[in-house]
Amino acid sequence: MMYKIPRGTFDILPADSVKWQYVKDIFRKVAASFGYSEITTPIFEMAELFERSSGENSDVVQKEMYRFSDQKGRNFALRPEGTAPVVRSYVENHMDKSGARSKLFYMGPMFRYDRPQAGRYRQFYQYGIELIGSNHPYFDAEVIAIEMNFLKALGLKELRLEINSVGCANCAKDYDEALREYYRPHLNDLCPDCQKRYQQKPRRLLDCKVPSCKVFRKAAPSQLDYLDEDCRLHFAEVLKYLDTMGIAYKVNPAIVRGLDYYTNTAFEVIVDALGAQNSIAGGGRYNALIAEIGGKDTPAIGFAGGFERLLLALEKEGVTLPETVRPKVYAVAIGEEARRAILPILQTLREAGFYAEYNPEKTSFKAQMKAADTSGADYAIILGEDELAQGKLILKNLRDSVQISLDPAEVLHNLSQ
RNA sequence: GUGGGUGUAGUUCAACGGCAGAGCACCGGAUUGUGGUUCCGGGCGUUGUGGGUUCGAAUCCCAUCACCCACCCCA
Repeated sequence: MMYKIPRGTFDILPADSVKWQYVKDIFRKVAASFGYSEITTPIFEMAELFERSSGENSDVVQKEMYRFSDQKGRNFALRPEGTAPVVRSYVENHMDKSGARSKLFYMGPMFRYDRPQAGRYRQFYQYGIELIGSNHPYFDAEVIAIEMNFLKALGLKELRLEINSVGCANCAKDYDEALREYYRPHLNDLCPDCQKRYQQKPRRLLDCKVPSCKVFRKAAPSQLDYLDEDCRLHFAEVLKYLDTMGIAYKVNPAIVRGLDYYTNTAFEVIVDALGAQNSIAGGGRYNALIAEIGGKDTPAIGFAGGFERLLLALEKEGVTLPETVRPKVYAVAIGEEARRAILPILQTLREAGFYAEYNPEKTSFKAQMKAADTSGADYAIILGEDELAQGKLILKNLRDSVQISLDPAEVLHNLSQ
C-alpha cells in the first residue's frame, strides 16, 4: 500500500458516520435544551494563544502542539483544545463588553502530538460547553448537568462524576506551598517524575501511580483545607445545586486539571471500563483566563468531552447506536422494458423522501430478490412482464412476505401509511 | 518521550523452518417469475514494509512502520 493514514488519526467510514452523526445530534439537542448556541472557530490559531492560556510549561504547549509557520513566517498551531479559541473569539468580537452572558457550545477536531493508545489520538474530536460571564455557582452545576444529561440521553450508565475545587490563584499558591512543605523531607524518596512535579506542579504529586510515592498521599494536605472563605462557599454552593438537581458526584481532592487556566471548580467524568484513558470529559471554572488573554476580567466555566472515548464507552456498555440507513423499497424489475419502466416510479418515491434502491447490474429475479433481502429493505416493488402488461406492480412486504398487486400510482399512498 | 506485546484473504483466526489453510462475509448456481433456512461451486493473499541467516523463511535475526497495553499525559 502506497499511502497510509498519518499515525494517530483515523477515518470515520460510512458505517460509523451514522453513529457519530447521531451522537452529535443528541449533544446539539441537549445543549439547546439549556439555551446554548454553537460557535465554530478555526482549527488553527496563533501559537501564542495557547502558550499564553494553557501555560508555557504545560505538556500540551511544551511537547504536544503541532506548530507550523505560514508563507509569511507567522507562527501558528493546530488547536490542542477548544476553550482558548472560543475565549479569543469572545474577546475579539467584543462579547465581553456587552455585559450579557454567553452560553456557547462547540465541536470539532483537536490536535495533540502524543503517543497513540486506545482512546488517545493525535487528531481527536471534542465537544464542549463554555459559559462566559458569570461566577454564580448555579452555572457550575448547570454546565455539569449538560454533560450528565447528554450521557444519560445516550444511555451511558457506568460512569462517575468526580469533582473538586482548586480555589482561586491565592488558594492554589497557598496549597502548593503547603504541599511542598509536606513533601520536602521525602524529596529523595520520590520517583524522578515526582521530583519534577515538586518543582513545576506540586498537585500532580497526588496522583502518581508509583507505590513508593503513593504512600505519602494519605497524610498529604488537602486542597479543600486551603480554600479561602469565598472559594469554600462557592464550592459548597455548587455541590448543593448538584444535589438539588439530582446529580450524583464524588468529591475527589486529587482532581487536577492539566491546563493552567483553571480556578475553583474542577470536574471529570470517568468511565472505568476504558482502561488507562478513562476520562471521557473534564472541565472547570476559568475565571482568570479572559483577562489573561486581553479581555475584560470575566468569570467563566466550561468543559470538553471526547467523542472517541464516548463511543468506546457506549460500545463497551452494549448501547446500540443507529446503523447504516436501510432502503424503504428495493426495486426488482425483470426484462428490458420493465427495467426502464421502474425508474419513473422510483423517482416519485425518492421525491417523496423515501430511500428507494435499485441495482441495474443484477438481472435475474432471484439475484434481485436476494439483494433486496440483504439490503434490509422493508419492501420490494416487483415489476415483471405480467405486471407490465396489466399496468400493475407488486408491493411485497419483506418482513411478513405479504404481497399485493396495485397500480403504480398507489404505491406512494401505501408506503405513506 | 520510556518499556512490553502483536501484525497471515474483506474479516476472525490456523499453519510456527519444507507446496499458505479454515469459519464468517462476499459472488454465482440448485430447469422457464419470488429473499431469509439448506446444498453445490468460486481464494496467487507483495504472510505490514525493507534487509539478513538458510538448500529452503509466514515461521529465525535486524531495522522500520502501524496497532494494542502500561508509563507519561489527557478528551
